[in-house]
Amino acid sequence: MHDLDQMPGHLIRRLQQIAVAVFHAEVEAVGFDMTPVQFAALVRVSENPGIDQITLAGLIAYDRTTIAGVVDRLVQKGFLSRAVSEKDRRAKVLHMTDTGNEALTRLRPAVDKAQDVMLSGLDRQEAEDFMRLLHKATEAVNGLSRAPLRSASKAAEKT
Amino acid sequence: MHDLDQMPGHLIRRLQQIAVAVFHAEVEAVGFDMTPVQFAALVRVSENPGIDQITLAGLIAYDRTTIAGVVDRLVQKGFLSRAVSEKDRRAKVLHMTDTGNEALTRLRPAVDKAQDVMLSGLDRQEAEDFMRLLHKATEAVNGLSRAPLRSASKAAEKT
DNA sequence: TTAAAATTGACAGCATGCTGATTATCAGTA
DNA sequence: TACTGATAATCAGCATGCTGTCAATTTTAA
Repeated sequence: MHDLDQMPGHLIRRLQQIAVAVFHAEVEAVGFDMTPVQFAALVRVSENPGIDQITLAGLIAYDRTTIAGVVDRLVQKGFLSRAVSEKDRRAKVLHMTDTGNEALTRLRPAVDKAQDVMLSGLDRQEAEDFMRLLHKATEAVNGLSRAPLRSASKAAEKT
Repeated sequence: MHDLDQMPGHLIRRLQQIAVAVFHAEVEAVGFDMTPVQFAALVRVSENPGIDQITLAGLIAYDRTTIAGVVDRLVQKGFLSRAVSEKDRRAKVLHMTDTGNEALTRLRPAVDKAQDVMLSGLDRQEAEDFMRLLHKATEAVNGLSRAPLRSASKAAEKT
């Protein structure tokens, strides 16, 4: 199996590359400048107000050294607020701002559309199969990266 | 569809992240320090001796501003040689070195193994289906990124 | 209670990928 | 031939992601 085009890793990289481009295009069309990673972080914070950075990273499988920069940019855009936790002075807790909630509302349709575009080459049944296999493949090897996906378990809700 | 875990873009990013980690692990196990992108470039140069950087970029869907750095590192490792083309003084043509060919031979088994690990959560039939859908989905949206895949057409064979 | 271990966050440094600009060269045409 | 446009490569700058290290703080254990 020495044909590059038949290697899963090569095809996955390519699809990810296209997915990011599609995301940017759709999001820009509604007047925002946001990356897929920033969007995912925003969604998770809105679902878990008061979450700390490490727990957030686990929820989306980001490396802990990556999450800081992502949050930085969201704070700078005025979408998130960041404050030292009262319960653990090492931790910083995150909350949505009004601007952030507004942005999320306006972004969702664009992001949904981007998902459709990514899979536009597949019919309904194929897309469903593909998603199922993606899920299954990903779960089986979740622990193999430095930043595994972690369940929310103790996702916060306080300042 | 507002569940992040059901969004193709999110799952694709995750699988790509894992795929890279698996690749690194397998390649390191045989004593090399090489990225998936560097490996793909090496394979394509070995298949197309004397290729220029732009054509190489098209064969693997890299952005033209990314390929330079990738080639730089392969040249520095002694795996590739780079020289100004005699036919077009703008272009730089690439050739494998003996070291590069040796490395490729030793890397292939590790890379093959990495592909298996990536899809270890799927059985034979599922893996086959997944690859078919990956191919189909990718081809349909190939043109949507700045760096689309381009066929070899005029891949070179001279200095 | 004090020492060791774990945790949170940050930093430097490297490697993709992208946007946008610039330089050098080549090709086609007026 | 001289001008125009296209092309190959590079560069600056930004945003993921990673490795590895460090400081501050909390938790656990001796």
